[in-house]
Amino acid sequence: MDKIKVLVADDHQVIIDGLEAIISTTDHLEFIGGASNGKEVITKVESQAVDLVLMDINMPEMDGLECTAYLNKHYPKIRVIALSMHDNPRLAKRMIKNGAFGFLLKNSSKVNILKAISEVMEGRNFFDPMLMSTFFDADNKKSSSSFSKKDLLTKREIQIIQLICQEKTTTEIADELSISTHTVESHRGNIMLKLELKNSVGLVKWAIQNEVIEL
Amino acid sequence: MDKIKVLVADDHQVIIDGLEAIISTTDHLEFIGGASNGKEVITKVESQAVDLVLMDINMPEMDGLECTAYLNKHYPKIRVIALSMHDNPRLAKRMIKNGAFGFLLKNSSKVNILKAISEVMEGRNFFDPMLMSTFFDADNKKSSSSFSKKDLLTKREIQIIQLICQEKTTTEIADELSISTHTVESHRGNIMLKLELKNSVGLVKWAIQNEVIEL
DNA sequence: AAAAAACTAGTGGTTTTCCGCCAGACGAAG
DNA sequence: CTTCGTCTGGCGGAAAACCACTAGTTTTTT
Repeated sequence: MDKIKVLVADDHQVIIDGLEAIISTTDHLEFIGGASNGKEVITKVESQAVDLVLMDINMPEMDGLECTAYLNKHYPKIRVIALSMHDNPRLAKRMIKNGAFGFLLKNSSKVNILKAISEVMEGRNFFDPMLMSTFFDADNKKSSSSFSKKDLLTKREIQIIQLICQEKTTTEIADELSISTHTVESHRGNIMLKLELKNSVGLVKWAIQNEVIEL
Repeated sequence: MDKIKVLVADDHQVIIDGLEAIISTTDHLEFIGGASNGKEVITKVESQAVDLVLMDINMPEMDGLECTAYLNKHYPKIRVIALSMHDNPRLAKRMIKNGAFGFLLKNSSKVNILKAISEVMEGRNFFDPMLMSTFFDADNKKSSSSFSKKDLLTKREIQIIQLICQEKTTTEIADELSISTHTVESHRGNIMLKLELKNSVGLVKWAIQNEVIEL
């Protein structure tokens, strides 16, 4: 079995150096270069064989999201592991969606990094354990601790929100619930008031964030 | 360091037996009994010291969710790892919310189970790798289908969408971009046409799904 | 250089949302 | 029994969104 050819993309040279140290000192891995943004990554994979890219998300020129999507489309054999400073689950999801196979935090341990590489090269996913914790914690705090504005709403109001989020107009909603359009507007008004929202755009975003509707 | 006292709760004796085998043959672990439902778990923890419960979610009498919540309240020192047949993220979330520190699938490997126990006993979370995969996979397939309507849009249109999604009105957007409100409306119209949307509510949802905006 | 696409701006009109205010009916909780 | 919250219904008006159609300018592509 050949060595796994690894490319590191990050706009901070320190990170590249650090990962190079880890990769170079591991038998079955080969460090084949660094890139400071997405465009460079693409230039490099065009000129030489690459098996795996450790990809930072925040980069100038072309960011990790865009670059991963590009690689996934044009070089589907190249595996990507996302690197990030922040344990942001949403960002992780987006990277995965764009074709990344794993997600590592930058302060992750050497063993974790090597584990991630081997898992991903065998076609499995790998996610930083730290990420998984925050993944669950994330919506814990909203729902369990402190209070949510969701509690201020009545069942009927929640129902109205759901219908609004189905792109229905006041008339359609009134029809569906067999109530007057005035009533629906009245509810809508109270909702806006309680949630301190400006318009229905804000309402949709709130509804998604508070899991009143699913995307 | 004392052995970790483990209680297994599951309404299938086979599972209990299997886990007993794993626990008993591991040095630092001690199997102290099985329970076939939540009530039994509570009876057992009242009569003897328990460090950790491997808790099935689906049980008669009192299920894993309820029991975990109870333990978390009355015996906060007892760590709980949820056991489940199904890799259902929603269920996992609820268990975590109720106080479980980890989540294992029943077909998980011995190493995973032992890893989970040690991680959890050291105060960290542990989630079955399989679960994490399905967690992310969930909304994967939709977007991977090659072409997206996003390609139909121009940069300016994307920009307008982002501003709309920031709950800005046409006037505000026109102001910010130093163009006429008519132009903004014109763009908005084209967007609606291209994306076949009914109103801005649909636009926000589309924007989130297609990652034009972040929540 | 010509063609195509994108951005710009306008007119004119309809529909929908948003806002404030009011008020009766009903059930649950004090 | 009275109060509170919820659901209901209504009025009038302002603001914003939506729709269709036209058309000049700029940028990009061919």
